[in-house]
Formats: sequence, C-alpha cells, structure tokens
Amino acid sequence: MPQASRAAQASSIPAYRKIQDLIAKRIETGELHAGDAVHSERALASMHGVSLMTARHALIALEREGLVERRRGAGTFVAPPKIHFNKLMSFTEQLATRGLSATSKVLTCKTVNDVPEIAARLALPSTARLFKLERLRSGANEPFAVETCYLSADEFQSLKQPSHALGSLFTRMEKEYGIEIAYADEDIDATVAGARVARLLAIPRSHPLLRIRQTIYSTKGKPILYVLGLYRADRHTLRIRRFR
Amino acid sequence: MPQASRAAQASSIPAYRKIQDLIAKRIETGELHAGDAVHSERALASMHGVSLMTARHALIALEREGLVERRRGAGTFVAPPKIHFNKLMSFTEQLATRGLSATSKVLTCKTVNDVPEIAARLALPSTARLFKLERLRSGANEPFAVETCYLSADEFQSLKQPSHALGSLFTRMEKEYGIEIAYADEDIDATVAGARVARLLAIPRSHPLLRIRQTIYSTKGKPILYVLGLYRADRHTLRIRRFR
DNA sequence: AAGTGGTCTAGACCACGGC
DNA sequence: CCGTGGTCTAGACCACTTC
Repeated sequence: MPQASRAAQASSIPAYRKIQDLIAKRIETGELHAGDAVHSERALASMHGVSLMTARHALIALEREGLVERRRGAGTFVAPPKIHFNKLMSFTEQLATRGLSATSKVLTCKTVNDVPEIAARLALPSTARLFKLERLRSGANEPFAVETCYLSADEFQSLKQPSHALGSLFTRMEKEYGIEIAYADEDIDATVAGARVARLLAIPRSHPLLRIRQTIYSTKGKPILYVLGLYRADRHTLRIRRFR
Repeated sequence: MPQASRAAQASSIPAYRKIQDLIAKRIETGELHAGDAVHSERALASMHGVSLMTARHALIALEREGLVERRRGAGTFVAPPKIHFNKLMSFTEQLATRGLSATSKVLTCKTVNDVPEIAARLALPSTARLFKLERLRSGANEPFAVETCYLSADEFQSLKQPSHALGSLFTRMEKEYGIEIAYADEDIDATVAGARVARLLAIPRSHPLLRIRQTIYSTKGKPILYVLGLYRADRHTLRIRRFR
C-alpha cells in the first residue's frame, strides 16, 4: 500500500481540510488568540500522521482565509481579527455592528408587473411578476431609510407573507430556498427627498439622500434581489475600502 | 545530487515562479485568449523539467491571481478578463476607463495649518502645515466634481509646484517619493450644493451632490493623502461590489 | 544551533470531464 | 476510455528567524 491517502479518505473529507477546519475552529472558539503560534508544519504532520506537504496545505489554506499569518523562519501565527470591509450585510446586521437594534415597518407588500426595467436587472422577462416589499427602516427609534426590494414572485412564493417580512430576507432565502447570497453590485449616488419620502423620514423636502441601488447575486451568479435604498445623509454614511 | 532545486535556483527565482510568470506574460500579451486551455500540470512538468507538484504550484498561483480557471477533469483555462471592482483609481484613470479625457483646473494651491481635524486624519500633529490643492475636474468639457486634497507640506515639498498639479498626484508620489499607494478608506454620503460649489459646477443651489472623503494609505499603512470630493449626482455614480 | 517556512522531487491513487 | 486536476507520500536542501 504505497498510498496512505486511501485510509484518510474514509470520510471523503481531505486530510488537509480536516486539519484546516480543526485549527479554524480552535481560533473561532477563542482557544487560540491573535498572535499565538499555531502548530508548525512538522508538528501537524506528525500529530495527524500525514506528510509535510499535506500539513503545509492546511496552513496555506488558513493563510488564504486570513485566519493566520505565516512568517518564514518564525512560524505560523493567529492573525489579528480582521475588520470586514465592503461586506454585504443586511440592515439588521449593519445596525448590530453599531450596537443598535433595528426596527422595520412594512409600507408596501404586493405583486407588481409594471416595472420591466427592474425585471431586466433580475434577468427576468419584462412580463415577470415581481414581489415588491417596501419598508421604512429605523434605528434608535429614528427612521432613516426607505428600502424597496424586488424579487421574482414566482420563484419565492413563500416570501410573500408579510407576517414574516421583518425577518431578514437574507436568512430566509438561505433557509427556505437554499440560496446562498454571494455579492452585490451597487450603484451609489445622491438625490433629494420628494414629498412622500420626506414625510416618511421626518425630514424637510429637498434634504439630501444617499441612494443605493443593489443587485444581489447568489453564489451561482444569478441575480436574486434588487434593492433601492434611500438613506438620510445626516444619519448614514457608507464606509468602503478600495484597493490600488 | 538528490536535489534538483539547486540547479534551478541559479537565478534565485523559484522554478514555479518562472513558469507562472511565463504563462502570465503569454496571457497579457494576448498570445493566449480567454477560454484557451493552458498547458496541463503534466505538460508543464515535462516541458520545464520539474516535478508535478512544482508545475501545479505555478498553476495554483495563477488561479489565485485570477488569470486562469482550473476545472477538474477538464484542464486549466485562461479566465475572462476580470473587471476590477472597488479599485482605487485616480480621476484620470477613472475617466479613461469610460473613454473620456479628463481636464482639471486648479482653484486653490496653498499651504494651510488651520485644519487640525484633517491633520489628525493624516496622523500628523494638529499644528502640522498641510498642502491644500483644490481642483475643478471636468470630463467631456463639463465640470462635474470639486476635489480638495490635503497632504503633509513638509514631507512632499516638491508637490507644491502648481505647474505640475495637473499630473496625477498618484504617479508623482510613486515616482518622486517612492511611495506606493495601497488602499483608501472612504466615507460616502450625500449633501447639497452651496453657493460657491453650485457656481463652479454650473448647477442650481441645493442640487444633490455625492460627497466622498478619502484617506489614502501607503503600502506601509501610513496615511498619505486626504481627499474631499463633491460630485454632481447627475453625472457620477459610484459603482462598488460588496461580498457576503 | 535549532527550528521554521519555502521550495522541490518522483512518484502514487482518486474523482471527474469529455469523447 | 484517457487526460485532467485534487490529494498525498516521505523524504530533501535552502533561507530565514530566534535564541
């Protein structure tokens, strides 16, 4: 038996992956803190009965994940917790990072088919029926955004129930339809409040608003959700990081 | 000589790196087009007289660069040219991607020391002298942004010359000071035009503007440049991609 | 000097894709 | 079916960091 991999393959999970997951878990649970040394390639190899290249593979994968840093001649160390820039987060998640609790009031909840330009953004025929959900979103008891979501009415029938509209659309899509959200392309510009939005957000007319139009894609590259958001500029700034 | 790596190390460039660079060059020069198959691991190994693992290393590195896609059972293929999202670009570069030529007019060019809050963002003492450069930026013969840059007057003395102010600050910093720009943190919100900006941009007062405040960092993590930009919302949208 | 990651060998079996 | 990438072995020498 010149091939030891066969034995390790019993669970069909690669050996390097098991080592990787094990270390990742030890970091996430706090058993290992930022700056702590992780077992060396050689230590991992002998501990798990694998070759150096395999242990190495695990550490390289962890490095690519950003969980550890490798320093030649020194060792592999737990990386400082990374700040997530440009991360796509739901409204609820966004506020949670600032220690605020989110509330949300449904303004509109119906099926429409008179917005072909939005259907097109979701790669649907212009006649497609869309589920439209418009919500007034508040943090710290102050309204600060009006968000309008559009999604295929045929594909996501269960999401039409307004009773659950408060639950995060993201998590519901993932749970009820097995759709994993991957990324969003966003167009950002500025506008001013019209009469209706001004009233909803309790600001004077012609106040500046940050307008964000998102097309949200699944891991398969399929457009899933279109969101038009209008944010009070005095209560909300978008923070991003861009790289050269 | 059980170790072949010694011979390959003559140039001190790793073998896998040489293979990687060679393929990268063939893609960049257009010798290989998107979708074309790249040599397989085995082919590269025998062509360059290296082991499979080494050829493999080269292909994996190319995949991480985004230059190729690897499909198990099929092969390694040149990836479609990737659109660069969230890429930090100078004004000139941004317009170039849209096929427009940029023009720029210097409005202010002086040394100031009465903006401690900006000095603080550049990690300078509040008494630091700052070089302030305010420019009206136009594309397609229409003004559409007012950008104000601040940088340390002491560290970047040669950049004070307004005669060269039109040249990209980015490239001048890289050439004259050996500073490589790495990333920018940006705060984005909306505001409305005041009297002066409205006149400069040839828009009515109270028109919406996209406001972007950038702090630009070098590869060493040092804040180098602070830029406040006001963009006509009707001529400019920011496009970003965010990931879950 | 001892230990670490970086590179490399010369093979191997497997799962998968396309013909 | 054959070729592909995915995983893996049991070693090796080198450059580097730390002590």
